[in-house]
Parts: sequence; C-alpha cells; structure tokens
Amino acid sequence: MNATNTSNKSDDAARVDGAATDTHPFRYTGELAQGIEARWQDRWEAEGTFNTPNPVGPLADATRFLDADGAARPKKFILDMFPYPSGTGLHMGHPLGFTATDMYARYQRMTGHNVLYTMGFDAFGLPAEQFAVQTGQHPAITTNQNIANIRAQLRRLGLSHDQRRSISTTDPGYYRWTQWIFLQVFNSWFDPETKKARRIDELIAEFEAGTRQPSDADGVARSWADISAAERGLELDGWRLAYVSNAPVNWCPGLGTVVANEEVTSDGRSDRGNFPVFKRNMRQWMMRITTYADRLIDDLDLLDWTEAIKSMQRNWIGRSEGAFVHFDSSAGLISVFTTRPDTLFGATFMVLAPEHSLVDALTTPEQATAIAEYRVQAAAQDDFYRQNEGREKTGVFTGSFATNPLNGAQIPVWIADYVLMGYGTGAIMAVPSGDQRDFEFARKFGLDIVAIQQPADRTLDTSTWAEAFVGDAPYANSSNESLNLDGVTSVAEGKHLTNEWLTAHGRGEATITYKLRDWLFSRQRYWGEPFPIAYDLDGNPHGLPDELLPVSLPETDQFSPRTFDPDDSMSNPESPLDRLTDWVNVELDLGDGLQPYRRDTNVMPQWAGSCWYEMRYLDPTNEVDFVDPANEAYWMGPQTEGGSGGVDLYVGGVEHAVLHLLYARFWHKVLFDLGHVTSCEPFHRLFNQGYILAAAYQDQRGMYVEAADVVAADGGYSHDGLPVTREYGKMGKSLKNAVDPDEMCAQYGADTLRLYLMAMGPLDASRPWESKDVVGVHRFLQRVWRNIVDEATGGIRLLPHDADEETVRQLHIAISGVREELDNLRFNTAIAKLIEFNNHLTKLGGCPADMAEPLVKMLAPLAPHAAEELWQKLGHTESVTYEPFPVANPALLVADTVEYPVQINGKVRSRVTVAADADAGTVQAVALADEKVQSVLAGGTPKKIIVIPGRMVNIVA
RNA sequence: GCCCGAGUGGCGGAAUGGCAGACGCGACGGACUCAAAAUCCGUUGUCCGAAAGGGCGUGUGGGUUCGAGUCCCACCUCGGGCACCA
Repeated sequence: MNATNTSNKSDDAARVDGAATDTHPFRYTGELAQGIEARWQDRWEAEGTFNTPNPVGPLADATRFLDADGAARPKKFILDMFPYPSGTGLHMGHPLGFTATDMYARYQRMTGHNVLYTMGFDAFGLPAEQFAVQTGQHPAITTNQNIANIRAQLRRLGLSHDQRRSISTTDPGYYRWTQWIFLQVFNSWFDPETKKARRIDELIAEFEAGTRQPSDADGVARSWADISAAERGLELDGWRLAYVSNAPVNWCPGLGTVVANEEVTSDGRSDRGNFPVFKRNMRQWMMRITTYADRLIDDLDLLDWTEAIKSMQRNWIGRSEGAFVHFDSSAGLISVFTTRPDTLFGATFMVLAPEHSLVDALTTPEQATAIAEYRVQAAAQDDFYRQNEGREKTGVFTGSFATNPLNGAQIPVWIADYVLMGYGTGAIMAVPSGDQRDFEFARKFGLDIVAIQQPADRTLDTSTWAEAFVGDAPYANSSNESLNLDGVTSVAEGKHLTNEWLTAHGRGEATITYKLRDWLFSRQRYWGEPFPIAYDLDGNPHGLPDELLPVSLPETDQFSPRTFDPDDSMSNPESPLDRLTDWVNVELDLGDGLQPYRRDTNVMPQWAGSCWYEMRYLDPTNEVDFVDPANEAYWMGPQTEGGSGGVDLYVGGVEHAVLHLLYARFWHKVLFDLGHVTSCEPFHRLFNQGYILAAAYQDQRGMYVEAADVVAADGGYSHDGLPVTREYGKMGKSLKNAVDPDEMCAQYGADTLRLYLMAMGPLDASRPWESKDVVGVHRFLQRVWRNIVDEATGGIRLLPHDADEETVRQLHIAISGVREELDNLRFNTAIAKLIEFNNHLTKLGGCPADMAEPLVKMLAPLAPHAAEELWQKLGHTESVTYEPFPVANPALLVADTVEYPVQINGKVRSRVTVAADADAGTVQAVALADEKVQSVLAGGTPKKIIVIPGRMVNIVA
C-alpha cells in the first residue's frame, strides 16, 4: 500500500533504515511503524476506543461513566486551541501542542480519569472567503475539503480524540447556538450594583415598578410610563450588553470591513493584511466588555495561567486608579483624569486633545487660525506617527484659561496631540514638575514649572531640573486654607487627602479608568455567522426568537465584500449580504403579527465561534440546549469551593493571549451570570506552547531560499552553489523553512515524530527543529522493540528470567520519575527517564520477563501505536489505553547502600559507600576514615563536618 | 521607557540550595559488511599531564551559605508583550 504511490517517501525511508528488512524483517523501521500505526488507527476508530461517556444525554454510558462503587469517575477536560482549516493543512506547530495534550490525555486515562479530548475547527473567516473569491467555489466546499484533509493528518498522528464530539464553527447546528448566545448577550444588561449580567426583562420590570428611572434627557428626569415605545427601546439599548453604536470604529478600506481594537497593530494597521485602519464613526455592533473589566482582571487570580499571560491581559485591560478633577473655564467645566491628584497644586496648564469637544468654545478669536491649522494637521497624522514617542512636543494655546480648584490659579489651556481623545477624558491637567511629558511641553513653550515635592537631591528651583520628578518625596508648595499636604511624605497619603478634599468640595472624585474599549463585533463580510437580528421599519433592532434559529447564511456566488483603495479613508463598507435583497427583506411575526423587517447584513467576527466551542464538545448534538447543565457541571464545574471551574488543561499558542482568551472569558462570564454555566471561567489551566523554530537561509539579495536545499559548505552554507546566510525563525512558509508533519510520519512513523516533538525541550520553550536529531528517538523505539521482539521472527523474545534487584529498583525509579514528569507536562524529561530505563535493559542484553509489561505501559501515552503492538504481542487482546499506569513502590526506590561524595571545602575529593540506613555519625566516621580524605586533610583537624543524609558529606578543613 | 521570560559543552537540553552537563544529536574509535548505509559497543565540558592526578568551568561583578546554575543586589545580552495611557 505504501510502496505503490509514495515512491519518493519510501526512498527516503529506505535511506534511513537501509536494508534492515533483508536481515531483520521485523526491525522497528519507519516502514514497519507505518504499518503498525495504520492498523491501530483503524482499530481505535472501529472500536470507538476513545469515546468518552457523559453523565446524561446521547453520549451517556453509565457502565463506563461510573466507577466500581457507582460514583462518577474523576474527570479531565483536555483541550487544544482548535485550528483554522487552512488549505495548506497542519504546520508543525499543531502537532507540537496536539501531541502534548494527547500524551497527557492518554496518561490521565491510565490513571483512572474520565478524559474528554476531541478536536474541532474554527472554520469561518477571511482566508476561506478570499480563496472562494479567487476560485468561485463556495467557501463551504473548500472548508469541508480542508477539514477532511486535516482530519486525515490528525488521524495519522494517533491523537486519541473522541470523534463523535468534533464540531466546526460553520455547522448550522453549531452556529445556531453561537447566535443563541449572541441573543443572550443582547437580551442582558450589566447591573452595576451586583456587578453581574441580568436579563433585560428584569431591567424592564424595574423600570415598570419605578424602582429604577430611565436616564435623563437633556438633564430632565423622565419616568418610564411617560416615554414613548421608541424612547424605551433607546433606553434599553443603552443598557444591553450587545448594542448598535455610532461610535468611532476602525474602518479598514483595504479589507472592506471594520475590525476590533484588538485586531489593529500598534502602528495603526490591520492585523490581517497589514492595511491602514482609520477611525470613523459608523453604526456597528458593539459588546459592552468594558463592564466586565474588573472581573476580567480580578478573576485572573483564580486561574492557573502563567504570569506572562495574566500580565498581558491586565495590561490590555489597563486598569488605572486615579481621580477626575473638574476645572472651571469660560467654556464650562473641563474634566480631566489623573492618576496623581496629589500633584494638583503643581498643575500650571491644561492640555486637551485636538478633537476635544470644548476646543471650539475655548478658542479665542486671536488663536482661531492657529488652532484650526493645528487640528487639521493632527487629524491628518496616522496613529503610528502620533504615538511615536520621542517626537518633539507640539501644541497650540487656545487663548483661554481655567481655574486650578486648589489654589485658584488661572492656568492656560492648550491643545496638543500628545493627549489622546480615546483615553481618560481626552484632557489632562499638566503638572510639569511631576510628569516628564508635561515637563518637556512646558520647557518647549516656556510654561511655568512649579515644584510640589522636595526631592532629596534637588532644590525647589525647577530651572535647575533636568527632568520631572516622579516618586515619594515630601510635598512642598502644596497647601491652601483647607488642604495641607506640606510635610506629608507618601504619595499614597497625598492622593488620599486630595481625593477627600475634591469630593468634599465637589471638584472631583476618585475613579478608575480602563484602556479596554467595548468590543466591535460586526464585520462586513460573507463567511461568518449572520446576526439573529431584524430591524423594524423604524430601524430598531429586534432579537429573533429561538425557533427562528439558526439564521442560515444565505446562498450566493458573490462572496466578496467590496474592498477599496487601502488609503481611501472616506469609503464606506458594503456587506456582501446587503446584495441579497430577497434574504434581507422578510416578513416575520415577532409577537405582533406578520410585519416587514430588514435583516442585519453584518456577520460576526471569527472570534465568535471560538468563544464557546469548548462547551459544545460536552454535548455536541444537543438540540434543546447549547449544553446540558448536567454535562456542563460535570466537565466544567468548579472542583473546589470557590474555584473557577473550567477546562482542566488548555494548550495553545501565546498569540491568543489577548484576543481569543479575553473574548471567550467575557462570553463565559455572561453565561455564568445568567445561570447557563456553573464555571465562572472557561479555561482553568492554560499552557502556552513555544514556537518551532528552524534555520532559515537568505541569499545575497536577502531573499529566503528553500531551507531543505541548503547544504553546509566549508564553515558556511550554500544554496545552488551560492553562499547563503543562516538565521533562526518561526517555522513556516514565509521563511521557506517548513517541515511537513506528514513527511516525518512517512519517514519514521508518527510515534517517532511525537517523541521527537516532545523530546526537543520543555513544551513552553521555543526550540529549533533539527531533522537530523529525529533519529535519536527513533533509535530509542527501535531498542525498546528489540528488547521485547525478535527482529527475525516478529515473535516475543524476553530474557527467560525475572529482573534482578537492581533492575527492579531502576524500574521503580523510572515509574516514579515518569509519573512525576507527566503530571507536570514535562514530556522531555519523561522521555529521557524512559530511555534511561530502557538503556539499562539493553545493557542486560534484553528485557527480563517481568519488566516488559510495565515498560510497555509507560510507553503507551508517548508512543501509543508501538505500545499497542507490543501489548498485543505480549498476549493481550484489549487495547492498552485503559490499563492502569504502573505505580512505584517507595520501598523499592532505595538501594541497600548509598555512595556519598565527600567534599572537602566544597570540592569532591572522595566517595564512600555506606549502608542506606546508616546514621549521620556513622557516615561521618566512614568519611573521615577514608584514605583520600585523610591524605587531603594531611593530619589537620576539620573545623566542621556537615552530613546530609542520603546526599553528601562536606568537611570544612 | 515600563512589564514578563531567558542566558549551562560543538548543538538541543538535564539538575527539591547538595556529585554541573541526565537524555539525545554530532564527533571520534571499534564491531558487522566486499563496501556503504542501517544497527551494535565504547569515548566525548575544557585545559595541563604518558598516566595517576590536578587546575578551570553554568552571561558579568558583588553578596548570603559548610555548600550557589539554583537565593539576594547591581549590570550586560537576547526573546516576547505594552507604550506620549495622563
């Protein structure tokens, strides 16, 4: 079967494994491995070996779900970040993470856990749509082809997925529930009192009961009973967690769609496609993720994630504690946000963002031209330029002054582009003595700099200062008749006193701001989930009732959104669904008879489908609920009092640290608040795998050349006879250094690839791929095989006796070590310890009869196909999958005698062998009696002797 | 600039404060072979030495300790994230 259609690949295999088949027909070669692997993959599939029972529903199976005592077996929910089914299939980064979770899943099965482990596809999105545009083929067709291709690749790796649970986000049976969850969000509001999402009905009930009043209109209080239906709708929309807004959004003409803040790079371009992005006011769907900012930060403490990822999330949310301060001006109150209210005495001017709404009112006639020019200039700059630190400060005086509330000083109001409209209030109080940016601005424009703290190494004469002072130092020049900070030495105390004063005098209040913005949730594209929303003739959005779900993506052959010149900032989005007027215009009965409606023509962003997919794995065919509560509670529920609950292990790349992980946590929390799930976090333990790097080579023009064709030549490297330079980079197409997982399977077998991927180094570290190193773990499998199997006959060939005492000890050391390493996802050292034990057996000339089964069981999670084959050869008819993993006997871990290194002044000078149960005194006596020790001491008396039982002896001479 | 990581043989990497370099690659020597490949056995941090043995060694400089790759302080380099965020 292999020989017929893969001539290239079997040539490769022959080169590696040579003529082994002539003299050793049953040697473990790449070819033999492939035969074994195909056979076991077939059998696993036929027998449903990895099907996992649920507590309830169609996947329930009480005999496998319950233990011998009739109790639910302990669970492990092990999850990979699901792949996008790209046309080029899996790259090596996928098998890296997938192998780790598979090994862990298999190990957990062998330690008595009910393991949920499957794989789905995040299949909506741009590339499929773009490919469809190019080929004219419907994205559903290419998507399904790609999924089938990737399934075959996954199967070849021997991943122990429960196939019945696999989903694609593009299945109508799946996105029906994505739409349903959207409606849950749409029909919810955030109650600031309880800090939880509640049903919109409960808000309406509060309005109707009069316990809550609608917001004021133009400062005039209103009552629910007196306002119109349209006004009520607007009021509710102002509370909904999903809402249509006309706020500034990121418009990307090159993509023809708007994108979320998180999808815009720091230089103001689209994450996908690298097109310019422009801030434009547009009517778009938003999600009120900002209401969850505090909980998204606070609940990180419940999670077993690395500090790096937690800090990225905290950073992105950007919680900042400070105060609002209100300044009087000729144009009314100007509010600023500051984290240093304690420095208010030093505020000598104010700066507004050029876009600030009060600028016109503040600008005096004399300054009007200068201000107008500056605003035009600022508007023309892109974010990249504007946020480029180190740029010389620019700004223009408005001609007006504001009053410092603490000391009544009249301070000039400027505009400058270093103040951003999107953060805080878009206005700052400038304290040049305490803020470096303000300091630079004041120096450039000759504005006052008043010291309000007395740093130990400076005078209060700020003309001698080279920079602003930030930190703790006693206050100075900081008192008025009712507030005196002078003499206070801590900034914290200064802030506290100032905030009290501001509140008492109505000039401000303590507050918290966030960098996080609401999540822009609509896209003007085709290949995504349609919104389950219809607009009435007045343009008011209505959520569709459950029975109208799913809102299927309509058929068309015009998939392409209109894209524009990437720099055409004034272009307007045109969604592909707009064109499908038959679909857009519908008559629906939403409670008051058939009425004409217009469907929403946006689609959801690709993140929508990945916000909850892990829960659909729990109950993939459920038609009445997105997941049965009993199934959710078992698989996701908190395992300890006050625990977060969630997936037990989530493995994936760090590139999702902010986007996917933040959005998914947000949706999950809404579902938690509404009582749909019992876990308050979706992913309890997150593990970020490293990248696979590989050597990449550039020719002298700087172009990358195919790394596979580069040869080492006299100290350097060459390609096609021309010299090239080497660097290391993420393995992939762009650097032309990709290695195909399928090729590796063909050459060595999947078990070898799996072991190599894991043996390369710690899972969280990025590591360079070296194809020549793969043979190391292949030899290991070969040696295990040879220790158990006769290479000439294929039959079992063990040593005819049981293991000696030392070998038994080595076994138990290996069991204990391998368990410890697997428990902690340290696959590299787990493999090393297994190799070590097998090397011990090899030195014995083979495997003692009683060592074979424990060895094969320990191998089973790591190299499952080879282990199954060996297990079967050892006479078993059942799969090794559910065999109990060996348990170390602590009594057998220690030898009768211990060899102590003897250090003299910290250097090892000798070794003595002492009975394992010898006390410290005995060890010391033996060490001192040692000849070499005596000769090094040369008759001197040791000052001190330290004996660490079981470890070592150190003599201080 | 701020926040995370990380610096160990020729290479990938191991080491609860207790024998630095497990395990693997490569290299070198040997077995098998007509030969090569594959496989197997052995050696392999480095310097001095014929050897016995000894010196030096975990980015740099200090410190704590009987003992530091590991803990503390300062610095250097590299990787990642954030950034005129008030």
